Amino acid sequence: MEENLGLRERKKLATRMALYEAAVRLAAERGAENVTIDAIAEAAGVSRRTFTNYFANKEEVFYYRDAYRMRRLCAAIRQQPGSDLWTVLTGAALELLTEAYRDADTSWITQRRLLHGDPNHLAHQIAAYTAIERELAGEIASRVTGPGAELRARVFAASFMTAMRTSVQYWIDHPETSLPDTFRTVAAMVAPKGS
Amino acid sequence: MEENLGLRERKKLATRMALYEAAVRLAAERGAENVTIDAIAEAAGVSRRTFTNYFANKEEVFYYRDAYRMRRLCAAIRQQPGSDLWTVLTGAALELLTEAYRDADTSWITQRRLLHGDPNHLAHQIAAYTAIERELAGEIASRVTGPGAELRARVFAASFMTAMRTSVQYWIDHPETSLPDTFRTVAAMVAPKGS
DNA sequence: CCCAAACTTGCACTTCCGGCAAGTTTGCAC
DNA sequence: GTGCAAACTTGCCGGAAGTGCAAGTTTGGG
Repeated sequence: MEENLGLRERKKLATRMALYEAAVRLAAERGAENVTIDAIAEAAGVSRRTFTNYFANKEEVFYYRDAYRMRRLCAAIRQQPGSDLWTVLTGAALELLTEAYRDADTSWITQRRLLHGDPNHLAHQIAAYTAIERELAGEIASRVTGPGAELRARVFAASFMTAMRTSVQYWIDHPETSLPDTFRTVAAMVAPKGS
Repeated sequence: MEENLGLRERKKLATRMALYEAAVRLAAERGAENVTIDAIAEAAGVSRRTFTNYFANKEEVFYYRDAYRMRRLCAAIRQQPGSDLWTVLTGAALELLTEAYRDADTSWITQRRLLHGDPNHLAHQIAAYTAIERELAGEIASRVTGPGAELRARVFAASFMTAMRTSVQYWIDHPETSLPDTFRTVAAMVAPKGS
């Protein structure tokens, strides 16, 4: 992922990744509800206490990759000089979703379906999205001007996240249309007025 | 709230309400994080075990009233014969928000501000909203026809919930504009195309 | 080579949450 | 009203989550 890091940082990355992969693998084997932190830690070769040093709770580990992608999306937006904000956003999102769509073979869909039923996981998934939404809203706010700028920035961020969330969700239930196409359709529908 | 119920049902309602009120009161006194299930149960005069019979977790109790209002909103929609769906939805929401706005004096805002910081509560709040969104999407789906009906129904429900969530959130941070007015503004911005 | 800072780990403690079984209350039919 | 079945409450138990603390271990830099 990143380069130019000291041994210490690389080890941390590796531990995080090991925990993530162990968690996903175990969830695939026995179902997400039957995976304890102890089991994940053991499978990753660290202590339970170390797990909680890396992730605040069991759910968080499952969204490690998503959160990482989202952070990259935020970074991408930050650098895009772009004129029309909605276009910049949806463009960056399309890249991201296309990537996710491409390596969906590995575990992403499986994982999603696994976590699908559990309402507890649902809560944390959405919480993860919402955390990003806030970050995004801040980012957007610095680009929006005029009356009611902050409100409009928030609506913008919320609409955008709604598009992402809804299209992924729908695509998981109806994989006959490709994820990028689904997103394009949804994004066109929810594009907020007054941008 | 409801009428025409047997003693058993009325007692259950009363217990739920007592737990809810105890929870809110305690949270106001010592902060939401310092309230244990035991304390709530004791304050409501039941056993801890009874608490968990009524609410799946500590967070749920705080959203009891919100969930109740949302269920009423769904019911209202179900009965409205209404022509334009977005109008029906926003109309019902306005009624609801106006009511909430009116008796915001009691505890609602206080409560919201209390729970505001805690990310754990955030997750559950959004989970509550999302549960309603699904119910709503089902309700809406039965009214939407034509190509891509289900996707459009979902986008509709999601946009609507986004409007509710965003306006409440914004209003809590910026109470200078009234909640109903804020909602009207946001609803106009996020109204989805292709309805 | 050595030291300080960073990281890991075990331990203790609180809290959450669900199963189970015994006790209590409610609804209902007679 | 009496009695019974179903529903509800409660205490007890155990597994698991999550967090502070104080050792031990590893890393980076002088």
